[in-house]
Amino acid sequence: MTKSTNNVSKRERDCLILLKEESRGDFPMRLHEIASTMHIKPPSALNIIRRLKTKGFVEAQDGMIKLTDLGDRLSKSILMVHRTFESLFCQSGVPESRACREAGEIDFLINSENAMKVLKRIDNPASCPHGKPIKA
Amino acid sequence: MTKSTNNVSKRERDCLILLKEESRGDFPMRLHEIASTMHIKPPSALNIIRRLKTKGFVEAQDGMIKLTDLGDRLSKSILMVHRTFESLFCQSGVPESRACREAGEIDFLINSENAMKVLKRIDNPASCPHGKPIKA
DNA sequence: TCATGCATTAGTATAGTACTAACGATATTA
DNA sequence: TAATATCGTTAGTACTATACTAATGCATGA
Repeated sequence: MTKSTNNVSKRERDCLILLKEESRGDFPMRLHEIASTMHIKPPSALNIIRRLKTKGFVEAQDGMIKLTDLGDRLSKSILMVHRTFESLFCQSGVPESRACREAGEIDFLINSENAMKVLKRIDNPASCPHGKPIKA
Repeated sequence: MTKSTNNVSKRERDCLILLKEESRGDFPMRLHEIASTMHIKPPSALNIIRRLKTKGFVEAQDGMIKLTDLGDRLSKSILMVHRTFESLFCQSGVPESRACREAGEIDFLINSENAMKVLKRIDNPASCPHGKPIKA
């Protein structure tokens, strides 16, 4: 499939971002929750989790699935790229929801240093169209 | 692998672009040429060609491999997106060769209408950093 | 005619994605 | 307490994309 420097596939990316955005400190996500949010069955989700564990981005204890420090850093980086390109698309006149979808297709493929340069080029917005901060 | 609206994978994209850029009217490419340019063995290249044929982007006669009209249109569209993002990266300060590589990772994933909007946003350059026209 | 080169087929392998069926453990609840 | 439900997990299947080697078949030029 398609990989980046960070070596994550599209669905691994989806899962990482889900864990980053949906986990609330004391309430790490559980497998069934991940599966249903990703619209796949638990064994499929487990397969993705397994790969993310192997790569060191995720750890699981007692059914609680959470990001490692490495996974947290990668998620932040992907989100920064995502919000940068989402902002670019929105500034260009692409409707917000399409901009988000489009950004999600490429955010895990683009080098974060290059994205930072693009961010500057598009006038350094502080937050994405949803209002989330671009630079963590 | 990763697919777009146009349903081509990364290597299918590479092959399409190669055919678009290297074919010279009377000299369509041959399998061995495609394979060696893509740094793969002929059977691997043939496999990609087979998929592109199935999808209607490529046709072969007497060992001559060329784009169909549909394939030509798709290649043009991908190149437009490529050059748009390449220009964006260059304008942002990313070195040309990196800009090209980065653009190549995403050009087949991005909707061309959205890319046209981005092109306008980045001041409508007529040509990419290599001097090739962006709008065919 | 024979060797070379090229296209093609067959078979293997790996990664990613997703499914069903089945099993084991735990927890709820009737 | 016993039955049921829920959840995680394993095993097995399948399909796409990617790339390989080995072998076969065809055509052309020496």
